[in-house]
Parts: sequence; C-alpha cells; structure tokens
Amino acid sequence: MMLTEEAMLKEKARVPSRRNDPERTKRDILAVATKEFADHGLTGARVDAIAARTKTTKRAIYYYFGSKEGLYVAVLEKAYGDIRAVEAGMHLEGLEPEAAIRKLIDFTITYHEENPDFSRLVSIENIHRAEHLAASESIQNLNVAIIRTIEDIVRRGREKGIFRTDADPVDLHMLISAFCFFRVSNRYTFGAIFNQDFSEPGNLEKHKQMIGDAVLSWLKGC
Amino acid sequence: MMLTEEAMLKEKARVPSRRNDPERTKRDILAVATKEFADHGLTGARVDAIAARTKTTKRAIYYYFGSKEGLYVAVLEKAYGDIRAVEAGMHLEGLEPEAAIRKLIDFTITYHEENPDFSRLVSIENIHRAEHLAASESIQNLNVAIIRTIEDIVRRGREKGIFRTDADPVDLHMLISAFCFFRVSNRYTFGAIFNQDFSEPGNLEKHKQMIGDAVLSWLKGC
Amino acid sequence: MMLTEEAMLKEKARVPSRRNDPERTKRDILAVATKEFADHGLTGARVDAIAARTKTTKRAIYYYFGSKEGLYVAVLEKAYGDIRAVEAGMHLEGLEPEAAIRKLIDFTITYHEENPDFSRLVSIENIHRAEHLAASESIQNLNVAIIRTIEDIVRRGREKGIFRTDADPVDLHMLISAFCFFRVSNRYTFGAIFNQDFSEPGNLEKHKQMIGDAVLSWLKGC
Amino acid sequence: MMLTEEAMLKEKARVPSRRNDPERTKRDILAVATKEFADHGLTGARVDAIAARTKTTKRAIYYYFGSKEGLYVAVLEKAYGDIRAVEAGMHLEGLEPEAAIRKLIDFTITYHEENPDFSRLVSIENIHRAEHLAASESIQNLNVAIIRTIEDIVRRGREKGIFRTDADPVDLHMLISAFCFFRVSNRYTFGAIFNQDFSEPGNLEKHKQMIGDAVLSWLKGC
DNA sequence: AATGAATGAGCTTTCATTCAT
DNA sequence: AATGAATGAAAGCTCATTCAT
Repeated sequence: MMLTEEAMLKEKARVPSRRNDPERTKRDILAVATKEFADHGLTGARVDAIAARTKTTKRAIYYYFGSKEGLYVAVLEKAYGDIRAVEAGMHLEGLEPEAAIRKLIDFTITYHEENPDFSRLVSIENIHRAEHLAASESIQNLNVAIIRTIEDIVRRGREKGIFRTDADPVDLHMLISAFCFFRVSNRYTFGAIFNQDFSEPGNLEKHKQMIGDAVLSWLKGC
Repeated sequence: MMLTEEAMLKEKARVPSRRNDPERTKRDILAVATKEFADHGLTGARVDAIAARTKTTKRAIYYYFGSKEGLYVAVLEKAYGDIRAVEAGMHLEGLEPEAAIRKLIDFTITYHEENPDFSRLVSIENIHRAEHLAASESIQNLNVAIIRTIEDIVRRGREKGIFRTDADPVDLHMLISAFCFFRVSNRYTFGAIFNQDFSEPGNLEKHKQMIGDAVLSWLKGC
Repeated sequence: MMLTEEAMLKEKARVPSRRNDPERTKRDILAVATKEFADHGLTGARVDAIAARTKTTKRAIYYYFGSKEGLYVAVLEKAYGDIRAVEAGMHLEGLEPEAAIRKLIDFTITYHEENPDFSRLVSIENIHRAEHLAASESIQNLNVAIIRTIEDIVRRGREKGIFRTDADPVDLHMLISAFCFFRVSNRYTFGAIFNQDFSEPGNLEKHKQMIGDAVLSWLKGC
Repeated sequence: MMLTEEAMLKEKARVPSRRNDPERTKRDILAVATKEFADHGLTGARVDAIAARTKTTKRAIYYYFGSKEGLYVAVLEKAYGDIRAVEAGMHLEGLEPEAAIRKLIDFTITYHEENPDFSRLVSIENIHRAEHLAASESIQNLNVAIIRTIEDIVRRGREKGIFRTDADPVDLHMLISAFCFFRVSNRYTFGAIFNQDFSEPGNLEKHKQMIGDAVLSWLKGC
C-alpha cells in the first residue's frame, strides 16, 4: 500500500515518540552498543556506528551514558548481570552432587555457546586489564553466588564420600569456565589452525560430554 | 618555538642510526610492535606509539611492513612461530604416555605463563575473527605438528591399555590449551571478580597439578 | 547505573528549593554568573558551570535571562551600577580641589583593587568591542555623573588659580582610571614579566601616592 | 579571461606549493591566528575559522603548532617579540633625559595605537591570568631591556639634578604603559560611556602631550 | 633503497539552546 | 509561571597513510 508523504509522517508519529520512553531508548542503545563493542572492541567501536543503528542520535548516547567509556561499562554491567541472572535460576541445590555438576556444565557451555558476545566482551575487557570492571561497583558483588553454589555441591559430594576432599571451588569454576569460554572465544583461531568447525551439529554435545567426564573423573579422584 | 610532539619525531630522525642493517631494524620494530599490539589490540595500537619507541621513524614501518595491518600480521606470525619452535623442542616421543602428557601440560602452562603477550595476541586475533591468521600462509601449516605429537601419545597409551579409546587429539589439545590460555588471558576479570591472585607463588604448580590430574583421570577413563 | 554529569544536574533539580522567591533566585544566578564571566570571559564561561554552582537549574537561567548573552548583559549592568553607586557616595563637592582629587584617586584605586571582577568584566567587554554595553540602555546614562564631579573640581581649582586652565575632565578621568584599572587588569602579565607582586603590603599606598602626585603636579601645571 | 578547467589547475600549480615553504606557511597561519585570537579571545577563536582564512588546512595547524593553545602561545610570543624589537630600536641612550622620556612616550603611545591587536592579546592573556605567558620561556627573558633603558634615563636625570630621586623605573614604566594601553584596550567601553572618539585627528597628539606632561612634571617633582 | 614532510577523513565530545508540558 | 527532558550543530583533535624525492 502506497502512503502519501503526509500519511507517512502520521505513521511515524503513531509510534510512541522516543522522547516519551527513555528506558526503551536506553535499552535500544545498550543492545546496539553491545553488538558494536563485542564486534570491534572498546577502541574499535564507533559511537557514530552505534548511533546510526539506533533510533536516536549520537547526542542521546552522551546524554544517557556520559561517554563512550561510560556506555561500554554499562554494556559490560548488563552482560555480567545477564549471566548472573541465568546462574541464579539454575537451582542446583536440590540435585545429587554429580547431577548438579553435569547440569552446571550444561548451563555454562550452553550459555557461552548461545551468547558469544559475552565471551567477546570479557576477552576485550581482559585486553584492557579489567580496569573498567574493577571500577564498576555493580559488577563487584555480582559473581560470588556461583562460587557458593559450587562450594555447596562439592561439600555435599565430599560428605557423601564420592568427591575428593581437596577441590577448591574457584579452581573448579575456572576449569569449567576455561573450557566453555575458550570453545567460543578462541573458535576462530583454533578453528582456522586445526580445521575445526564448532558449528557442526553434535559438537556442543560432544564437548559437553567431554568436559563433564573430565571434571567428574577429576572430582571423583580416580 | 617549542616543538610539537610530531615535530619531535622529526628531530629524532636526524640521528643517523641503523641505516645499514635492515634486518635489525625490522626486528626492533617487530619487538616494539608486539608489545604495543599485545597491550592495546589491533585498533588500540598506535603506529605513532610504536615509532616513538623504535630506533627508526614511522616511515620505516610503512617501508618494511606496508601498513599497520601488515605489521600486525608479522607480529602474529612471529608469535605463532615462537610457540611452535618451543613445542618442536619438547621431544615427548621417547616418554611413557602418562609422563608425556604431564610434560606436555608442564610446557604448555609454563609457556603461557611466561609469554602472556602470546595469549593476548591470540585473544585479539579472535576478536577480529582470525581474519588475518586465515590470510597468512605462513601460519596455516605451522601448527599441525602438535596434533601429531598428541595423537602419537594417545595412540601409545591406548595400545598399552591405559588410555580411553575415544580420545580425540584435537579435543584433548583444546582441553589443555583452554585451561592454560584462560589462566593467562582472563586473569584480570577472573582475578577481579573472585579475588584471585595468579602471581602468588605456588599458583602455577597448583594449577599444573590440577589440569594434569583432570586430563589424566579423563584419559584413563575411570 | 552510575549517573552521568548531565543526569546529576537533573537529580539536583529534585530538591524543591526556592520556587517561591524569584528575585532571590535571580540574585543567586547573577552572583554566580558574575564570577564565571569574570573568570572565563563571555565565550569561556559555561552555562552549565553557572547552573551547577547555582541553587537552581540551567533551565531557570533561560527562563529569567533569555540567553547566555542576556545573562552576561545583566552581569555587566550590575557591575557598572555598583561602581556608580559608590562614586555617588563620594561627596567631593565640599572638599578643597586638591583634597578632592586625592580622595577621588583614593576611591578609584581602592575600588579597583577590591573589586577585580569589575576590571575583568570591562576588559572582556572591550574584547567584544563594547557591543553589549552599547545596546544596554540602563548603562548608557549611568556614568556621566563622574565627569560632572571632576569638571566641578577642576573648575574650582582653576578659579582658585591653582589648576591649569586646559584640563579636560574626561582626559583627567582617563589618566586616573587607566592607572587604577591597569594595576588590576594587567597585574598578571605585568607581574610575570617584571616580577612585580601587587599583593605586597604597601604596594597600594605606594601607587596611590604616585598617581596622586603625577595627577596633581600635572594639574598644577608646573 | 575564461580559463578551461585544465588551465585553471595549471594556474594554481604555478603558485609555489605551500609544501615547499613551511616557514611561509607558519607565518601565514600565525598572522591569521593573531587576528582571530585578538578578535575573539582564546576560547572564542575557532581553529576552523583560522584554517579557512589560511592557505592551508586545519591539519597543518596541528602539525605545526600542536594544539589551539600551542598556536595561541606562538601568537603571544610573536606579539611580545615584535614590541621588544621596536623598543630595542629606540636608542634613547644618546638623548637628554627629558627628551628621552618624551621619545619613549611617543614610541609607546604610537606603537599601541598602531598595533591594537597587541593590547587585545595582552588583555586576553590577563583574563587567563597569564598562565601561558608564565609557561613560555621565550617571553620570560624578553622584556627586561625596557626597564634597564628607563633606569638609565632616570639615573641620568637624577645626576643632572632635574629628576626626583625616588622614581622606581618599573612604576614609571607602568605609569606610561597604563595610559597608552588603556587608550587602546578600553576605547570601546570608555568611548561608549563618555562619547569619546579616539580616532579623531589630533586625539593621539593631545594624549601624547598630556601623558608626557604628567610624567615629566611628576619626574621633575614639582 | 630509504626517508622527511605533510595530510584527508573521521573521531569523540561539548556547547547553548529548545521541546513539551 | 516554571521546569524536566532532550538535542542540532559544531568544536578540537587524532588517526593511518601518502606525497615527493
């Protein structure tokens, strides 16, 4: 259906003006910025590029986030907040220790696979030596919960006599995270060198099984 | 009149210097560039900053390496060449399978620990989706040797009946690499969030033991 | 989410404040603006900076003064009004001509010394070629009184046979003003170049004596 | 005469390329910048405006002067250097003390009259509290010569018994400078308020006579 | 083969101001 | 009468690169 120019203006007006929904504008900017920063890094990202893909202007970005760096920190905070939210919904406390570990790994490997931007942002923040994360209060007290969760599982397994007694929860978290993270963050170089195609069907399951086996055989201490 | 920073670069160029040793000049540039790219990423690195810390001028960089990207690729090629050279010197073929795995892990974790710039450069190249690595012929046929080595160890372990039969050498390499790489590449974010200090004495040994135990218990398939 | 500076200005606005005393609000704005304009000039002054140090918001400035320039004119008008008020209180008409000149100089040098912002604002307005002052009606008929006063003193001195007959009151005003003004307006460059410290005790008295002597010896025409 | 497009390009090429004469380019920039800074102040001046009136680009300004502030300092240095050069050419040492003072005043009042940008730049620098002048080494040791010159004149007059014994050369320099400077720097506000037209023929001579008389009658101490 | 001089294009950010009630 | 929210326009500056020999 062809619209006259006037009708088109009306069409546009019907959409609730961005002006009236700042939260939505912020979310819009944040979503676009997440993609841009994850794609090109903090220095590689272009404020112009973000603005162009947003419904607002560059000026709005500075109004809401203060600076390119401020926007980046907001992106980082949201990324960490999101994974924490998912982790908080795992409910591993009711499962048998071994099943809990399997489920934790399932969650972790799947989250990384489905949210590659998270791994990319974390890589980028590490290139910057985590200076923004260190300065962000909101991230600081976010991520201890997962350690408590793992601690609980390990303790229960130990009490049942099936897990080793010297397993440090942070190290265990790192063993799992490293694999799940690397699978995503390094798939380009690793894939190029060793001719691996991580998107092949079955690859996720194969790797989930492998890291699960490795972690559990280590925990069971044989 | 006070000299501008740009003009000062000119001044420096007046010093006659290494006009007659191009290889040395190239090596000098490469060393400085490695640090700069590893520190700030491909986009974050500054050609001016590299030139300033070099014995030559910015112009020489373009003369020898063509472009910032050309220099980056040269840095990447050297980084991969270096680790391959170390791997080639491991001589694991004469060791018992289990000892070979322990030694491989020892080499890998130590190399990453001592050469953090390697992990950083690989992270950076992954942010760029390995497009430069994919385009570089010299890297392409570099890194298969390590897979052959692992394949051989696994085969010998399997023939001795001590290793599982379904261990894929590339996956095994990834399991080891992921942990050793993550320890270094992600130490800033991981350290900040979980209050870990990776430089603490004993940390390397603890992690070496852990990943060694995990890999071997998995390989031994119990 | 951390607040941007712009957002913080909003926050501040939440405080209910002086909603009901517009005159007080205007005075508040004017005082802050005087400092800002005197410190940084018309172009160097920042509306944001003024708003930040005010009890109100930036919006109020525009509501009450129309524009940055409107606020600047108001500041200028107040500055000229203030010095005129002081001049009007001098009461030189009852003094002997020579004593009147001494007292006029005392008033002038002291006023400039104690109100450096006045000299700064006048300097700034001259940089702008007095275009705002020329447009302001309220300033136009302000400053003739001082000329009348000087005229009267000079006439009385001439009639007494102690002052020269060709002294132009405007030129005499300039001779005095130039010295008193320069002492304050140019103290930074003059002090830096000739190592003068104008704040040294005794400096004001020394200069008062000097300009008094120079003016009177000229007036007495020897 | 109409030129073809090709011919016009040739025409332009005949002009010796700016590229080949950096000193000329710098001088060109400096001259335009002096006008712009004198007209609008440091903050009011626009780098774009300077570039537009120059034969080069904005980039060249940053190449040669580093920053807007660097350019401003260069302008200031040239302005002070120029007046010092004129002062150095006065040769007052051969004149009788009284004639020397008259000539010094003649020089000073004329220089200020003919170079109003100098007074404007000095006013501007005082608004900035002479921070750039204080930081500039080249200006620091420029302006002592004039004090030496005045010192010498005063000493000779004192030895002859015609000048007072307590005349401080710096204060005397200020007495003269203040009047000559104010005449130019404040002519806009002063003229607007007291209806003075400083460009009227005879005005310069009248003021020269006046400040000469005032200074000499003070020096002669009557 | 090597290099001093110069630059086009585009970057982040800031500014006074207006919109909309 | 008064104000919270938002912004168009332009500012200073930096970047990798090329010109010209």
